[in-house]
Amino acid sequence: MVRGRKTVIASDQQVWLRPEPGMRRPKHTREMIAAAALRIADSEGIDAVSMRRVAAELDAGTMTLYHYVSTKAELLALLFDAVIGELLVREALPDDWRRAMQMIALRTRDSLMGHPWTLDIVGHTGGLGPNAVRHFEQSLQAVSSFDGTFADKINIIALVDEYTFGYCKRCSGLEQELQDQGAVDEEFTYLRSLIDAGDFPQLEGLLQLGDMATMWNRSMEAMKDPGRFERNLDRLLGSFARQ
Amino acid sequence: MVRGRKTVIASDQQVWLRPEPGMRRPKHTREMIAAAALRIADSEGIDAVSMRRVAAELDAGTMTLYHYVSTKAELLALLFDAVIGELLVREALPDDWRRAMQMIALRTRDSLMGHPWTLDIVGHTGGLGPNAVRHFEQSLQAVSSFDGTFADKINIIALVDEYTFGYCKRCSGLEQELQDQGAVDEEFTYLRSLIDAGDFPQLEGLLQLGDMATMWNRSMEAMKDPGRFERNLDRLLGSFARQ
DNA sequence: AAGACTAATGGTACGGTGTACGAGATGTCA
DNA sequence: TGACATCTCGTACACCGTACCATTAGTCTT
Repeated sequence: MVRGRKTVIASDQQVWLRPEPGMRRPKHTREMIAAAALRIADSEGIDAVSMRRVAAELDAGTMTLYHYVSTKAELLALLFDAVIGELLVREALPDDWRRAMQMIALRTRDSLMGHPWTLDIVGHTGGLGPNAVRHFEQSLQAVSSFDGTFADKINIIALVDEYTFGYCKRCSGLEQELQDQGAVDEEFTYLRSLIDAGDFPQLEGLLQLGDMATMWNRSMEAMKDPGRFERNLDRLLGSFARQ
Repeated sequence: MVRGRKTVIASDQQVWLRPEPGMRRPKHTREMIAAAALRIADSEGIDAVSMRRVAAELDAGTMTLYHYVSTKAELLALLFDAVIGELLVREALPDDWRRAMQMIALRTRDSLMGHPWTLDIVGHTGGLGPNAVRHFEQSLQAVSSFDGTFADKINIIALVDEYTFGYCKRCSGLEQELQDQGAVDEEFTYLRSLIDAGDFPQLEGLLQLGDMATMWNRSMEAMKDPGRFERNLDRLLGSFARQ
């Protein structure tokens, strides 16, 4: 492991800060490793991110990675924090807490949807990375103009994160599924068989208005409506302003 | 694979419906396999659910599973649908759509939190299982009394699912992290070092009011507040009633 | 310039994974 | 009793994370 450092997620902190007697300069850095993993995850999917594959990407031996990272989970933590770094708002936040939270949430959504595999590794990374702390700091700043207790502010921050995360997860799952038209067709015949067997009065009612494909498309259209996230978020935040 | 069935998630459908000439009665069923996997996931975690482990649980050879399930993803789909089966509301739904959706969401939260590993396999299961369709049917019934367009109803259903999912994911992640007090302590010193380095005015401001542990505990308390989910959900649904 | 020291590198190996293949056992029918 | 398709599952392969440890190669001292 990296000398003198705890196993803390600090992709942004330089290794080899102060050379000590007889110390050799490392060929790589944690940032380079995270960047390599990011490249692989984006182009080949998160399952392709293996220690061997990342090492190969860096022209290094597999075991070399273990001098920068104590375990694969730690590498994933670096990777995760790299994405979180992307969702930090660069511009100054508006004073109005609602607009500030909207800005953070939209940026979060865009970043997560840009790297949907992120939603699969969250929770397996253990602890907060520096960028996660920055995100929290930004959120605190955003709600600072909200007139409420500390607990209220924390609640708003958590709520926005939760909804954003849940939205992105469903959205990416949906996109992935709709890729394969064959699977969708199979789903149709399966739904048909379920409905025909009874016990689905609501779905059967929908089918009165059109065939399966129409019903499916209208539902999908409603779910994929690009303005949905922003509108719901606004409703959500509005419910705090009103009280 | 199971005779005559497409690779569809039908854990509830009996294999061996109508014996055909020369057909041998299988020793297991998809339900038994799903139940075995559920037992393992609950007691040993989702990572312990391997084809070998599940087969061993059933006193069967590993490869035997592949006559009931074409791939591990399909087994996970059965497992997932088994959990979704638990979150179906058994009682009659109230006529009031808000109370009906609350009931569904609360039950969903309780079931998901009872099997938190579910949140790790969602999206890797491909397609809707029968219980997912039932959940959708129930949700449709719940919002049937809502006075709005079809798209509005779909939106409410999706929104509740998204928020519930996001909430549970964060909640289970938090619980898992707080298990290890050593990790929390390490987090403290890490946060301290970040804040001391500057660029965290909001966090620094919080520290004016008490030490790191107090600040941490107050935040955690606010996030883990047991009534939070229900209150936020109510706010959310309320924002639709009001318009 | 030479040597010593030590971090950095990475080869090998082990126990795990999902699953392709195909041989064998077994229950059901004619 | 025999035919036969289904069900069972042992073997094998490629991949995974990573423990162990010999080798390499920078850096500082002399």
